[in-house]
Amino acid sequence: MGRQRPGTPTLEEVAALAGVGRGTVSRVINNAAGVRHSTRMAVERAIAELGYVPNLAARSLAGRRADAVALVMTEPDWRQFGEPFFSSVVGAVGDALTDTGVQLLLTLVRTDVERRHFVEYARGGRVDGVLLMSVHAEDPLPDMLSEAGLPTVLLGRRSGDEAVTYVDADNVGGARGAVAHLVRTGRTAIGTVTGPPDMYVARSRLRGYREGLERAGFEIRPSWIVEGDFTQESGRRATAELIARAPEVDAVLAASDTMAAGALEALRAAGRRVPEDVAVIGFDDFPLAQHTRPQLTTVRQPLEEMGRAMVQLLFDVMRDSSGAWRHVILRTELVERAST
Amino acid sequence: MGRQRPGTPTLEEVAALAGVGRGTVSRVINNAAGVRHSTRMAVERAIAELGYVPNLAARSLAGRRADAVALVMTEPDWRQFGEPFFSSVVGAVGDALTDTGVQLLLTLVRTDVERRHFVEYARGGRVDGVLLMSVHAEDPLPDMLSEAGLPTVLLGRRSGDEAVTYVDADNVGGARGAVAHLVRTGRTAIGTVTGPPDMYVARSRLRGYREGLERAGFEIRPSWIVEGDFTQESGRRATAELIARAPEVDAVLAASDTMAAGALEALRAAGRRVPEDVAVIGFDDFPLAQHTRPQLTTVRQPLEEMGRAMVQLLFDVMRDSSGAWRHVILRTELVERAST
DNA sequence: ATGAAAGCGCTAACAA
DNA sequence: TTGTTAGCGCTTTCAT
Repeated sequence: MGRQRPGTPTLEEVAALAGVGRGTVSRVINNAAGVRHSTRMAVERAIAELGYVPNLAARSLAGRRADAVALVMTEPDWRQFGEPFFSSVVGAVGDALTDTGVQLLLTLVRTDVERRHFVEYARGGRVDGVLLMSVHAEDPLPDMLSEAGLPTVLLGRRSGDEAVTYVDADNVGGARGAVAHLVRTGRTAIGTVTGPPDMYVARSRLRGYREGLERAGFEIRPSWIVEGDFTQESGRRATAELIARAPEVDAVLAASDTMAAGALEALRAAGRRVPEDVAVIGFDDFPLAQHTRPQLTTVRQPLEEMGRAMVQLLFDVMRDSSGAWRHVILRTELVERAST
Repeated sequence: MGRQRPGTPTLEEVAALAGVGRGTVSRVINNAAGVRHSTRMAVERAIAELGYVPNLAARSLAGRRADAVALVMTEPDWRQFGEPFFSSVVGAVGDALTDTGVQLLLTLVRTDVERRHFVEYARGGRVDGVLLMSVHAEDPLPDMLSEAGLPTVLLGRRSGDEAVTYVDADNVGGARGAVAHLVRTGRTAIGTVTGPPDMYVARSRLRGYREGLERAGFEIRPSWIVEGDFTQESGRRATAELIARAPEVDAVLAASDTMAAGALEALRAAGRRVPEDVAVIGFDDFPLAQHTRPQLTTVRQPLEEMGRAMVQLLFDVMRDSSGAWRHVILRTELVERAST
């Protein structure tokens, strides 16, 4: 495999050329205080002349830090790379890191082999911490990293009592707010099509739906709740069943914007008009939908802030190392469009 | 910043526990030959007992290798690239790397600051080589890396005499084949809407268009060539101008699938039917379009193979180090659909 | 087949 | 303010 080209100047050669000790050169390249200006200039001249670049392996070994963090994408996620959900988070993480001198590394973890490789890489000290995007409940990676003592931050929790540090959106509040908005605009028969019950995010949104109804003094009718799995097709099917069961429904809260798109299909196929007959609200997990379905009212997640928060938390965890878990729940925002 | 947690067992401790020398442990973890089976077992037991994981910084420092390669995305790409383009290449690169023990690191390079950071990272020896996705002609990154002596492979060349190693698709041949196909299916007045002339890929496709006509014994009419810039809007505008100038045109070769989509709009707006009146062919740089525009005939680039080829070339360059530039041009394939 | 020893290039603690 | 020194944990000869 490729070795680092030889003949690369070392700190020692810089020191020799500048006529100073190695420690001084180290101070200069690390912007440490306590170096006379003239000395610093001399060292910098030598660095420029030699084209010196610090050997990061040596720095890591001596300094016990990598100055890099990994953002891991697991299989289901990374296909979405082109989507704004992804790029918003990645971009925000990149922005938050740009001034810190910490390199952001995105890595793909699709198989068990890759999972093992990555854990070795991380445990081997090549990164100081790990950010995980939308991990699935069964994914052992968070626990592997956690057990290895690596600072780790999840985007989205996997369960209610997640034993790691995470950033999440207030899905309960978002759903509650959506229901409140529907009530406020005169809807009285609000149904919902949900995500898979084994996913916390889906349960949270369903809970928000219930709480929203309760707060409005409405009764919760089991027949107005139909289960889906976050896909468009399931949204279509569930909504079709919902209006077959309960034709009186005049609003549908979908557990994702993808399902909301399916709901629109089902409603139109059934001859209902949106929003005149039935209002529809989704969640913009994947804001790409805003391009293809700009008319969809959604509960918006503040992805940029979530990215920033992840970096902040990661740094806190790295610094603290007491092992305490931190959680940040960010507020969502209702973006109203033509579907309500 | 976060330091590597202390108390991590070292190779030395493994050696002590196993009752062997450090060299032997090193041989075992590197699968080197020349270790008695019983010894190997003893060492492996000690490794398991201690939960030993090699320190990669130390390994890099001593071994002068990183066992990692970077795949760089520059700003204009990573936001706009539809997912299959991206994920095909990334997936193929990941697949090609998975058995090699080389870690794939995706990095974002959006600004000059990030460019500099990344070059320091790479020059610092944290990666053995760099893969660049669709770099723009003005991007100084390839030359920076090249000058630094880092093995580098580009996806898509920036000019005809690209002085780096790259993998590209046969755009000339693809366009030529598309014209041949149109001729074969009875089209006699074939126009084209092109990409920006300062992009090599656009010029290549235009050249293929000309060559295709020449081979078919057709005349090249300048008025049948209208310039665009790869966007859908430019495809619409250029096509509108094309059929205004030359109503007799019965086929349009678009320089990208995005432009082809614009061409479809323009043709329909002008009351032409596709493909009865006018045939349309694009290039699927962004196969996402296959989802939104499944009816579009395209010149398909073999993205998976291109990803694999990039890895192969990178390894060749790393191994060789004579500095010779290698080029691989992959064949394209015409995928016929309802637009021709 | 295996152990011992010499670095790899840097940081950080300690002297001066 | 600056030089010196002792490692950081591993790979890789070189002996044995």
